[in-house]
Amino acid sequence: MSETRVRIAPSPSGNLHIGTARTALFNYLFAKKNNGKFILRIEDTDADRTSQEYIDNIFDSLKALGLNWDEGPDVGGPYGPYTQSERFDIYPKYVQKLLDSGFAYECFCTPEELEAEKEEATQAKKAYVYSKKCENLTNEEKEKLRAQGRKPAIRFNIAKAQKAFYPSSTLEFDDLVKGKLHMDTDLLGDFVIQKSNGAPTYNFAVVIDDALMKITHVIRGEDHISNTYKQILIFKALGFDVPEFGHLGMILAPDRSKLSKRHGATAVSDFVKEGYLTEALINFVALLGWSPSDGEEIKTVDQIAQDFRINEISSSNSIFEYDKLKWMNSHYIKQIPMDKLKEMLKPYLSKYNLGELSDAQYTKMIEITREPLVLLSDITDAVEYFFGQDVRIEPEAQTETLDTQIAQDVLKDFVSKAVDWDWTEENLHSKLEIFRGDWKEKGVKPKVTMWAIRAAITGRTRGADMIGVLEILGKEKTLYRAEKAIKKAAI
RNA sequence: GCCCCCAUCGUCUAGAGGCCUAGGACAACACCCUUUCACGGUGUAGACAGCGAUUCGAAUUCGCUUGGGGGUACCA
Repeated sequence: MSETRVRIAPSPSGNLHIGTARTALFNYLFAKKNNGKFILRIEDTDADRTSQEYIDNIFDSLKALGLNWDEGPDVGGPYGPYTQSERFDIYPKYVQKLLDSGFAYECFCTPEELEAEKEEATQAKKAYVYSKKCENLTNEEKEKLRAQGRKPAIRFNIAKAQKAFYPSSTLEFDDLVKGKLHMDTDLLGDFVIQKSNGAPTYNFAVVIDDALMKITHVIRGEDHISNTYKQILIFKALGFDVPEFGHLGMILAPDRSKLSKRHGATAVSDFVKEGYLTEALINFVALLGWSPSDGEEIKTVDQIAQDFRINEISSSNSIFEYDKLKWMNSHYIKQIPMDKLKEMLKPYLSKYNLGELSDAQYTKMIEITREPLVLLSDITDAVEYFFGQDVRIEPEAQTETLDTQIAQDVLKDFVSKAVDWDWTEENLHSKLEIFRGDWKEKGVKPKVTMWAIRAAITGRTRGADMIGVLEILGKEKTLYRAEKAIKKAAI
């Protein structure tokens, strides 16, 4: 059996989309599972929409997700080049072959003429299919058109290819994920394989590249199903082996429309910027359409590869629900070792003067604030009150807590007692316990006692472990903030 | 319009004729734990789109309807 070879072929007209990442993942998994090769090809035939920035983004994102390719533009390989724009000189040869064998013909129709044909079809409520009026142009007619300065596009002759290889006009293939798929190729229309400017169209270039790169399995989104029929016919007409195809359901936004920027991040790099971990992203996206046989959803790519069977992928679309991604992200954040997390969080702390804290204090701060993090970026807000002499008091903390008589009584008592406390974790722990106990005897719940202190010191009624907070802030700053809260109270 | 694909809790899914009074995960809700929030733990609620057919028996097979998605380019 020949080696399994799959590919991901993104078009660099934007940053790597999360949907493309999922397609890449399934290709990668398929390759891993079958001991094959995973190939990266950049499809940049449309020069206008392409940019180096996007190409770099695609490389970086794929790498960050752990989807390393065996052959590609940067690492090379036996069937390069792996960038389509560098392959332009190899396509004309195959176009000529098709022309010679009669599977393709020159088309001199102008955009206006084609537009008119389409208009007519729309009026008649019929499906538009190219009229084939250039199919049987004589040499004289062609010369005449050429003399007028018209440059022909090359069209593929669907009917001819269909007849040559299949008994009826129905083309059927066995899809790796969807099973039998079929289509009446009469409805396809003779499509352009080479533009009048000489550039190959997508459907043509893909076939040549996949054939020459010896791709054995084409796994891609189901938006390509109708292209598949066209491509199979080209493979056949050129005498190439037809690869196997597998079409994945699409990823939809929560409102069932296409996942776009207005729904939030869509590019892998955007997710990363927002504080998502690539481990969470790839794990989450794997669960869209695929499910583990042991029910354990948290898995690395390698673990998934062991368990992966392409025919078990769901053939329906799935909705990208951020909730579960977030849960998964928080799960992965919890697993990060302290030393590593301390560094990972720093980019999100640039607005603060980290110099205010010793390394021990910084470590302590992360230790007590990391638990509720869903996104790495959540640290920015979570840690605000550790910096500066004064603290921003949330309006609700002021009105609901600090402006109550109980809170003021508690705070006054706290200030008077804390002045004499020894400011160590152990001591603070026991002193506060006694403090809460005293107030409990006066009928004040421990929760309320702590709220008063927390609100004064952190400006909030929720947050990290209070003893840790006091320890990091130090006695001086703590008392300063507490006294200030007493003065500021509106009662 | 025409063609194609899809259809189990709100979401991701398990389920390949009897194991299903349909299982899990996220989200929701309740309770417990607790110095707050959170984490964690324990529970509760929640689905086979509809209609026909096949069968002793259907979430599982077939047909129709409905709904959703995709395609219909000298874009990829």
